[in-house]
Amino acid sequence: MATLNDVAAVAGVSPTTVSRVINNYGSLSEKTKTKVFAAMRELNYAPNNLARSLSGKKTQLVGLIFPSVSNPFFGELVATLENTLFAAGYKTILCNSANNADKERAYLRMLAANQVDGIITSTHNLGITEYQKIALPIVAFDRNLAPTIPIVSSDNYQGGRIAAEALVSQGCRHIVMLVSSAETPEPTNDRQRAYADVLQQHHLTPQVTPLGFTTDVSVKRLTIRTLLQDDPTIDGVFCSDDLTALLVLEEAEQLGRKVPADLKIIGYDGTPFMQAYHPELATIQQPFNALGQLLIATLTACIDGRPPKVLAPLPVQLRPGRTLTLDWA
Amino acid sequence: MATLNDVAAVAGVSPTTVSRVINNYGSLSEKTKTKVFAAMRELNYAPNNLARSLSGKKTQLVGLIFPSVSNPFFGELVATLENTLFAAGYKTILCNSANNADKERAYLRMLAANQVDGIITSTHNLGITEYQKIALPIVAFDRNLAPTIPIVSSDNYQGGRIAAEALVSQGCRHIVMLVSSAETPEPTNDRQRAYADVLQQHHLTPQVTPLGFTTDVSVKRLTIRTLLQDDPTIDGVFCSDDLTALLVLEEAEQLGRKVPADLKIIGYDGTPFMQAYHPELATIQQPFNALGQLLIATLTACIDGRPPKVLAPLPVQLRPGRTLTLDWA
DNA sequence: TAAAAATTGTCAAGCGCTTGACAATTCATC
DNA sequence: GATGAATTGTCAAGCGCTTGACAATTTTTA
Repeated sequence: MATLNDVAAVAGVSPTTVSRVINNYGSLSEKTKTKVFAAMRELNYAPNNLARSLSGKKTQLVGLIFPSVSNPFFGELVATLENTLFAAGYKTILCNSANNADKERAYLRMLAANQVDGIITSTHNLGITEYQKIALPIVAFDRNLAPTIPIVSSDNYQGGRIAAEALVSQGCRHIVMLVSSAETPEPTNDRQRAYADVLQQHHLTPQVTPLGFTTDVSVKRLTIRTLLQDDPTIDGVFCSDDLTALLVLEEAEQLGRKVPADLKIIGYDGTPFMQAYHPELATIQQPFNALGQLLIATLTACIDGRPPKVLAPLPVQLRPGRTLTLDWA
Repeated sequence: MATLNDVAAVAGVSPTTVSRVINNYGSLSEKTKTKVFAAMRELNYAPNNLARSLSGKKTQLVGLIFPSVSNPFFGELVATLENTLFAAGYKTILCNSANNADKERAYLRMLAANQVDGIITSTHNLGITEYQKIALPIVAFDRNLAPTIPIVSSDNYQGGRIAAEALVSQGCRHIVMLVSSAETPEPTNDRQRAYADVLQQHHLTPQVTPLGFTTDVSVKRLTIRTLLQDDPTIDGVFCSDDLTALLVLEEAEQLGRKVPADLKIIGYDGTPFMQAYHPELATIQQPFNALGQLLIATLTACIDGRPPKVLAPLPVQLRPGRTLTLDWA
């Protein structure tokens, strides 16, 4: 690897001048700049970022801690984030936490050791104190990590409300909600709260079924199938994510339940992927790009020491589909 | 951030001793080790990886260049890779090249500047010479980058063959193949070659329809719909990826074609995601985990200077589903 | 208890770059 | 051709760590 000194030698200037060119400071004539750039090209030179960062420059590295990009939801979000970060001159270190506390801890240490400029995270398995120890800019997606850590999210309560009301308005009387975990302090639980509120307002009984965090889909399928089989009165299902809604749709149709006539289904997230490949699924659409932009904007604000303003949840939107059409006939 | 010197001070030992503990060399008593570890914990110390790498240590960074993790196929692959890399002590820098040559070039420069130990890539928009300039261990997934760069892939020819034969054996006589791009020098084109060979052996006429690299699904949908509408004799479709197969299935059913009675469909890839959420789709299943393991094993071999043995393509497997059942009645 | 072995300390150079201070050179201007 | 401004060079310290050489100290062993 060519070094700055090599470039200087080839360009016939001093190392300091090369550094001046790289960092664009001091006064420089066009002629020298050209010479230096030519030498860089000739040597295929790239400044050693380790050395640059060691001597004070920012690393321009950002850590992304998400459960797993194998989940299309996070895959799409991470893709958006990476694109935006790249455009802003940042590099992305990917961390799939797998909802594993030890791994998450290891990732935080590692990111600190690598001197990242900031972290965006969407997992939460560690205690608040562990996050407060991190002396790094952090932004959370849909998680309460610590009082000091800004949260970017969309309006989960509103989303839950819209979904529940849609089901009720279309005549559902026995509406079940499927979630991963019934009790968490996370913002996403607002969906569940809203669902319960709406049903109670309509004098209906909320019924929340937790499916757990298992990645084994067959287990989920079985739970869903059993639920539907055991209770033929169920006429509406609200899932806290689209993939689960997909399973409900498939299982319901296999059981001979007519969707949406007998059973109406609505999911949550509405990623571009779902929109493209499963437009039949009604869902609550999160503002995907806006969330990505806001996450990055908030993080860069923290990095640059600008106070992150209080963040309002972004609005969500009902996207109807075959599984829940909106007829006001 | 605490430094090595701070740790030394707290532990009451010399900086050199702390370094010895970190790197586990020289002779050290258990007592000092304990003291030093205690001091590290107390200060929440993490060695500065920039400094370590600058003074000769490897960075333990690996760059992953893939079109985009928003595509579930790459999302799952990248997740596997990241997990395996993490287990092996490597950190992952994620690069979504978006099939964009400029971006890919920028990524390569960036990764070099960050002194990554190696690169795994699955895009190919740059010239061979540009890859040969990179003086870094590189492993390619399913791409011909340069003669010197090892390729990990599964057996594309075999996969194409199995798919085509399955369709033929089930009575299809007018079999269309949908690909992204008809002419590429990539290994994935072997699927198409095999398809053509099989059809010719059976005195059938191959018909390859390219859909392009567009990410706009509605365009693809339209092309597919038109294709099916214009030619009712089509009774078999082989798609070079599962997502396209999904579109064919949806469009076909909307057009009233009975699947699999009137039209049989087979996709390609067979990711865990598809297996879980679309078991109805027949497909050629790539050995997902094996590919991931082999990619990493090959890369680490290159990094450690061990000669990468010639790599045989891994075997693929037919996974039947409702869209193409295997009845030999 | 002396000699050998193990442990720890001191010192210094170096990884590649940035940055400030200051000197030397070139340039434009009147 | 002198004056001040712009440009470039020289020099050195430092970022945090590693590593080798060697000295000083402690522990172990015979």
